[in-house]
Order: sequence, then C-alpha cells, then structure tokens
Amino acid sequence: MTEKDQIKNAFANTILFSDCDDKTIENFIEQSSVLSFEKGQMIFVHGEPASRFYIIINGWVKLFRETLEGTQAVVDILTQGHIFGEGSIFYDDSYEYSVEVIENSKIISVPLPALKSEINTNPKIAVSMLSMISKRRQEQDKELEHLVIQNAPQRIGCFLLRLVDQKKNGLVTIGLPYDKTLLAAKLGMKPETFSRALVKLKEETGMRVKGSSIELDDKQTLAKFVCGACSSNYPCKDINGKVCLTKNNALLTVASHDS
Amino acid sequence: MTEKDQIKNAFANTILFSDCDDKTIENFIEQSSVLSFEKGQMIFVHGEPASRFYIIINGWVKLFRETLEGTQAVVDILTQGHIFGEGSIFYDDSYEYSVEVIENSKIISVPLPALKSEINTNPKIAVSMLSMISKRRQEQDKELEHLVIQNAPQRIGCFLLRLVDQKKNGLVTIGLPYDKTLLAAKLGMKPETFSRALVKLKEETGMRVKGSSIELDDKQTLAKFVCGACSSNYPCKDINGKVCLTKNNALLTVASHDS
DNA sequence: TGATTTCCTTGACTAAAGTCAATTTTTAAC
DNA sequence: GTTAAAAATTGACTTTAGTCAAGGAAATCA
Repeated sequence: MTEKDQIKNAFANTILFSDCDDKTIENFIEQSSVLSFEKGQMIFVHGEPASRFYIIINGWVKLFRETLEGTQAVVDILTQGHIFGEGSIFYDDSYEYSVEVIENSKIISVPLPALKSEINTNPKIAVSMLSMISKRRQEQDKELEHLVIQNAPQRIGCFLLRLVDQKKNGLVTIGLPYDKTLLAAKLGMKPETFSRALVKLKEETGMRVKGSSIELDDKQTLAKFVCGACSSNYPCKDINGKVCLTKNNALLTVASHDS
Repeated sequence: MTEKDQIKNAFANTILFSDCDDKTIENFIEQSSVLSFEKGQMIFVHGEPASRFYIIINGWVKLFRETLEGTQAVVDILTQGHIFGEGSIFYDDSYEYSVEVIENSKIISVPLPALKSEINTNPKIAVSMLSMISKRRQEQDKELEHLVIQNAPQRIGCFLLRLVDQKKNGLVTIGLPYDKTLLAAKLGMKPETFSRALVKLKEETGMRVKGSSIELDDKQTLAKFVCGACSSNYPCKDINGKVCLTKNNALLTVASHDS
C-alpha cells in the first residue's frame, strides 16, 4: 500500500469522513500532511490557538488537561482511526486540551478551516460530525455516571468488558491497551488504587492477571460483578469494538470512541 | 404576549433555532404542541422509543438514569430555554435518559423526524446543533474533570461561582436554583455530604448561608478556594449565564447548558 | 550482559465520602 | 394556625480511596 493510499484509507476509516465522496476526501488530503511523532512529544497545548486537527494512522496519544497546582486530568486516550482537535472550532478556536504522544505515532494533520467550511456547506459531513460528537457525548455521559455510582474495581471491570469481543463465549484473553498507570488515570483513580482494585477484581471474578494480559473464564461472571452498578444492561449497546493493536502488537478490540 | 408568540419566542431563544429563519421555525411550530406538566410527572423513560423532543418554556426538569439496583444518576437539571430528547436521533432512536418534572412546567413537544430531516438538508441548523452539542460536551468534560480532581466543597463552590454574574463585584447574593438534595445528586454526592461540605465552604470562604440563599463578600475568595483545582482559570470562559427564575421566583443567572 | 530507569505492587496510615439513625427545620396541606 | 410530610442537618461509625514510603518486576539502554 502506498502512503497516498494509506492516507486515503485513514480518512475513509474515520466516522467523520466515512460518508464522504472521494472528491471531498481528495480535497482534504491535498491540504493535509503526514507527521511522525516520537513518544513523549507534545502535539499541541491546552488553550493555544487551534489551526489544525489530527487523524491517527497508528500509535497512541493522550488528551489531558492540567490544573495550576499540577494535577492532571486525562480526557481520553486514542489510537488509530480516531481524530482529535476538531472540537476547537466550537471552542473559541483554541484547543480544549493538551495532546501528548505516548507511543510513536503516524498522524495526519489537517487544517481546521477546511473542516469548518465543509461543515457549513456539506450537510453530509455536518451530520457525520454530529453523530460522531453525539456518540462521544453519550460515552462521556456514561463515564460520568460510572464515576459516581461505580467503585474502582467495577470501573476497571467495565473497561475490560468493553474490550472483549461480544460474540466470543467462554474463555477470553484481554490485553490491556496501554500502561496500567495511564489506565488508572483514565479511569480517574491513582495507580495504587488501580493495583489494589485489580486484586479485588481477581478475587471477585476469578480472572487471572499476568502483566498486561488478563484471562477470564466467562465474561458473564465479570458482567455480574460490574453491570449491576450501571444504568444499561450487559452487553451495552454502545459497544462496537474495532480491532487494533496494543503497544506490544497484540490484537485488541477497542471500544470505539470518536473524538 | 399571545401563546403563539410565546412559542415562537421559546424556539428563537434556544441555541438550536436561534440562527433559523422565521419560515423554518413556523414549520416546526405547526407540528408542535404545548404541554403542561405537574411536579412529579414523567415525560419519558430511558430506553423507550423516541418520537419527540422538547423545549422548556418554563419550569424545571431532571434528566436521569437508574441502575437495576435502584441507584439514580442525575444527567442534568434543565430550565427554560433548554431542550432535551433531541440526542436520541443519534442513539438508536430511543431515549438516552428518563425525564421527570420537578417543578410545574410548560413545555413544547416537537416531532423528532422534523428535526432529523431538517438537519439533513439545512446546514444552518446542523451547525447550530453541532455547536450546541459541542458546548454540552465541553461542559461534561469539565464535570468529569471536576469529579476526579475537586473535592465536595470545591464542586459546590464551582457551581456557585458559575451562578454569579461575572460583571458584579463585591457583595453578591446567590440563590440556589433548586433543592439541595437535587443539587447534591447533580454534583455526584450524597445529601449529607453536601450539607457538611457547605459548612466547610462557609468556614473556608466566609460566605453566609440562609436556606437557599447564599451571601458572599467577594467572589475572588471563593474562586481562590475552588479554581486552583481546575484546569481553567477563573473566570472560566464557558460561563455565559442567562437570567432566569428560581422555583421561588427569585432572579437567577444560570450557567447555560443546552442539551 | 548488567545497569538504570520506569512501572507496578504492597504496607501502614490519613483523609474523604458514604451509611444509618436521630433530630431539627422548612414546606405544604388542611 | 396546626399538622403532616419532606428536606436538611448532625452525630457516630464504616467504607473507600488517597498519600507516602519502600521493595520488586519489567522494560530500556549502553
């Protein structure tokens, strides 16, 4: 596959551009550039004027904000197929969060004005963007709910359940997509709490943890422990996992979110 | 003002329809009806097929979800000018939450298909909807952040700060827009915790609480206690209060949110 | 390979929020 | 205005999560 094809593919695989005709995508591609980022690099910083948005071809990034006192709040952790920075056209044209690359990544950079004008004239892309943001909003809604009514072990359990292929039954192996420290932050808890909560989860559900790999005899056992403290029944209808790679190149189904 | 005018006004005062020409709004009005609800009534229930969305002319409603175990999570509490139920066109055409009337309310009911088709053909309303949902998403983002990095007194303090007219200096009086119990739920804490946290807030900032009315000598004192544990500096740029009435008909500036 | 750094875990302790129960205050109803 | 109901507060106690510090495991690098 040529790089050109790869870019075209990356565009077509995002929810935002999936419903677009070739000509529109070509137009975007012409104004775009592909960038390589190393682990640790910052792509942009919270509050800075926003000029471009980004599409991840591969790798991982962390969206976050920081308080004056130095505490960090993880907004999201994204990988291939996801886009970020697009929301700033509705946020005073400045970025709503900072973005740090957490695994070497190949990322497409696209000018925001192009998106802005396309949205204003092309109802199709406006609707795609609406459905993308709405989906993200619903996920946030649920994260908020979980933060209030689930405890630490349940939040981890819920995260794991969403990684499992819903069609699979019986024994399943789940690979954590990234660091436990990072996952702890994403789930709104400290690393120590995460560690202890995982032990509790092991005791409660009989799952086996070895490094970043988790084995589970039956997802129903986990669901039983987790989903009583949630407003939607298992399996949640907003799970529609996409297969992608963990940082160790293990296959992974990621519960999709698209912002 | 005739009822017809009142309805037209209600439409024009929502972000969603603010940018619409008269003809489009007239078309919506023809398909709409105005309903009166009593305190305690349910407007729709989570999961039920969605056929209409709603615009609040006056009153208060609570959006919430419930777990099997009976715990309730408050999604939002809305009053005049806000709309709800519109998100379900991106949620499998079923309602994402339940809605209960908490103060007698006059509410416009509008068929969802009308909105759906308008969005698909009228870029203006698609963009309005985008900016509305984006704004809501940003607020949720911050609520999520606060739930993780702020403690109970700070969350209350932040809520209060957003009620204060930013132009006012010196002594200000803040009226709680609804029950403390409800406010506690919205802020993700128990009523007892709310009560104790308010005492703490009094001690820390010198504010005076008398029933649902709070007097504060200087909002900077409160901001100092609250905003160190937030990623945006006071005054937050997403505050753009609208004046409305509390349940006791006191004047109130409500930090706007539009979903 | 060994050394260094980073990540993860564990223990002991503290702080924050939740629970349960009792009481007071406020509001609504008659 | 009296009474009943609902909302808010307070106390005593439990549970949960955070903090700080120390060790151990894994990954990375020379």
